[in-house]
Amino acid sequence: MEDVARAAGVSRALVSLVMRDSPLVSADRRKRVLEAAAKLGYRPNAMARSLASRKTGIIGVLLNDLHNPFFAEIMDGIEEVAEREGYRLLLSTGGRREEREATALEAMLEFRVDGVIMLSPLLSSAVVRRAAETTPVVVLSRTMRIQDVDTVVTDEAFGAQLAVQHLIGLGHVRIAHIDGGEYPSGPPRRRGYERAMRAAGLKSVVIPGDFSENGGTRAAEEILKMEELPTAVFVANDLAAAGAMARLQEAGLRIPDDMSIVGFDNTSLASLGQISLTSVNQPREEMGELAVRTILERIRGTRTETAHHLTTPTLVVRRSTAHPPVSSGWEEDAAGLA
Amino acid sequence: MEDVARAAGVSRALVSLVMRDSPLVSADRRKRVLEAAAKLGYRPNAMARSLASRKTGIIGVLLNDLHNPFFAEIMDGIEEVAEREGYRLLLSTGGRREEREATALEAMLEFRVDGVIMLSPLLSSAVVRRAAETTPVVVLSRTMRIQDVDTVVTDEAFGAQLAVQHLIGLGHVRIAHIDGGEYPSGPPRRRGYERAMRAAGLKSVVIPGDFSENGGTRAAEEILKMEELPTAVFVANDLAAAGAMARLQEAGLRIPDDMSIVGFDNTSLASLGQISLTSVNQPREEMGELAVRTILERIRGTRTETAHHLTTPTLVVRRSTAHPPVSSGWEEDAAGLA
DNA sequence: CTAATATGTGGGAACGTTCCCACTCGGAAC
DNA sequence: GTTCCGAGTGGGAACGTTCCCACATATTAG
Repeated sequence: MEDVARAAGVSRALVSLVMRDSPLVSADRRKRVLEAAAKLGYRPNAMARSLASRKTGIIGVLLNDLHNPFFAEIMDGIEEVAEREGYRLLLSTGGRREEREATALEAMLEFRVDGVIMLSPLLSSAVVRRAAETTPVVVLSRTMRIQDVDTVVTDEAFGAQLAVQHLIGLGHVRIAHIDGGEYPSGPPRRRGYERAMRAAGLKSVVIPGDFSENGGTRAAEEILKMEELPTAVFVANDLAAAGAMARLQEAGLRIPDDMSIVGFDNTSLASLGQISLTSVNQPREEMGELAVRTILERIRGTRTETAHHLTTPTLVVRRSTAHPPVSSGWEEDAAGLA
Repeated sequence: MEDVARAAGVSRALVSLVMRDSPLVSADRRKRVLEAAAKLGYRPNAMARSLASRKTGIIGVLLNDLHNPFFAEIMDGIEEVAEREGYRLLLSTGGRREEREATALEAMLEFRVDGVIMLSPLLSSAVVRRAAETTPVVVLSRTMRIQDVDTVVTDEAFGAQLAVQHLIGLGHVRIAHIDGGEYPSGPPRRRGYERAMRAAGLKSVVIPGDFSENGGTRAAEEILKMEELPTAVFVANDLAAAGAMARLQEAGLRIPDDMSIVGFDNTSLASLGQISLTSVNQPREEMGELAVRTILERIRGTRTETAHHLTTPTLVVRRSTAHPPVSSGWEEDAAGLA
C-alpha cells in the first residue's frame, strides 16, 4: 500500500479510501491510484483490514454434512443473500461429529467472524450459548431456546402430520415410522407422527433409524420381519427413505402398490425419476435467506430481542404413495376415516 | 493478551509462547498463563496472528458445485489430511459460474491463504496462472499445464475406455455417448469414448449433455427420437445418467434388458438401490488427500518442480448393464468382436 | 476582499499478534 | 570465585491496514 501511494504520488490514507471505494475521492486521483495498484499488482490484505477495522465482513457457516443435499440447498439461499449484502462466507464442516464441530466453531471465533450460522448442529446448548456471548449466532434446523440465539426452523411436527394425514387420507391404517434417532430433527418428527396417529385413533410403530441410507435399509429389514406388514411407511428423511425403499423392493414389494412410502426434506433425491418419492418439503432456500437476514439484523444492531422463525412445510406428492392394497382388507374402513 | 499477561504476572511475549505451546516455557508459568486465559475468556485473534506471522495456516478450497456428491467425497479426503496436518480450510463456492468463481478466488488471495485447491474450476488458465504467482495452487480434476500449477487428475479418457470396453464385452455394438459439453471433464471423456469405439471398429454417436440431471433427460429424449435405438448408452457422469435412465424407463424401456447404461464418477447416487448404476470409479478420497499433500509440499518448500498426478479409474459393475437384447440381432457379431 | 463552508488530503496512532534481540539467573566447569 | 552457558524471560519493532483529526485548497456568501 505504501508503494502504491508513492507510485501514485498520494498518501496511504488516500489509497485506503480508494480501495474501499469511498465517494470522497476525486475522480482524477482515484484513477491514478487504481492504475498504480494495477501496475504493482497490489491486493489489499484482508487480515490487516479486519484487524484495523475490527470487523471481518465474514459470516461463518457451520455445515454438518456435505453429503446431504438438504444442506447444499440451504446454502444456495445463504450464498445468495450473503453475496448481495456484501458478506463473505467461511464454511466449515463438522462431519456429524460433535468434537469436530466444536473445533471448527472455535476456529471461526478465533477469526472473529461477524456472525455464525449453524446448520442443524450437534453441539451442546452450553457451547452454543458461550459462542453467542462473543458473536451473533443463528441456529438453523434445530430448536433451541437460548437467550440471544436466534433460530430458523421448520415446523417439523406439522410436516410429519402432513405426511401421516396424507397416508390416512389414502386409506392406510397400518403406518410405520422409521425415525431419525436423536439427531436434531429426529424427535420432533417422531412426535408429530405419534400425535397424528393418536389423533386418528391408530397405533404408532416406530423403528429406529439415523437419517442415513444404511439406517433406512436396516430399518426396512426390521419391517420385513414384522408378522403383519404395514401398508405405509413414513421415513424421517429422504435419504433413509431411499435406502428403505430399495430394500423393500428387493424383497419383492412393489412401491406404491404393495407399500407406500413418504420421506422428509424433499431433496433432489426425492425428485429423481427412479425414486419419485412423496416427501415433506421444507422451504430450504428461503430458510437459508432468512438465516442470513436474521444474523445481519444482529450484526447491524437493528434488533436485540431474540428471534425465532418458524417456516411451514408442505407435502409434495409423487409416485411412492397410493391407496393400500385391496388384499389388506382395510380399504373401506380407512376410507371412512379419511 | 495484555490483560492475560498482567493477570498471570508475566510479559506478553510469554503469553504468546504459551498460546502456541512452545516448549521453552516452564510448566509453572504455563499453568499460570493458561489459568489466567481461561478466567478472562481470552481467545487468540487469528487475524492478528496471521498478520504478524505472515502466514495463515489456511488452505482455500474452491468448490464448484455443492450439489454434486462427487465434490463432497473429495472433500472427505481433503479434510482428513488438512486436519491431521494442522491446516484449516476456507471453503468457497463458485456455483458453476466463472465470474463468481473469480470473485471467490480473489477473496481467498486477499486473505493470504497459504495455498488454494481448485476443484474442477471453470476459470480461464490465465486467471489460474496469475493466482499461482501469488500462492501455491493445485488444480483437481482438470488437466492444466501451467508452470507452477500442480494437478491431480484421473485418467478420464482411460475411464471412458473402460466403460466402452465393458459394453463391447457384453456384446453391444450400437453404443451412444451423452457427453458433458465443455465443462472440464467433458472433452477427455468424450475423446476416450471415441477412441475406444474407433479401436473396436464401431461408429460413435455423441449426444450433447452438460453433467446435469436435466441434461441427461433431454439427451434421452434425443435418443428416443433416433430411428435405430442404441442398445447401450455411456453417460458422462452419474447425475446425467440417472436423468437419462429415468426418461428412458418412462418411455417403456427396461434397464438393462432393453438398454444398458454406464455412468461416470461412481458417486453415492450410482450405488442407490433404485438406480444401481454401472459406473467408472475415481478414487475420490485419495485424490483429495493427494491434493492436500501436493500443496503442502509447495507451502513447505519441499518441492519446486511442477507436479502432475494421474490417478487410475476402475469400473464398478452394477445392475444397469447386461447383454444387448437378442431381438437386436447383433449379439453374435458383437460377441465375435469381444 | 474577507470570512465561512465545503471538499479533499495527509500524518499518526491504533488493532493484537509474532519476531528478534538483549537480558537475567542458576548451575557447571575450571 | 570467576567465567561461561543455556534455559527462560521481557521489551520494542514490525505486520498492513483503518480511523481520527488536523490541515490545505477551492468555492461561495456577505
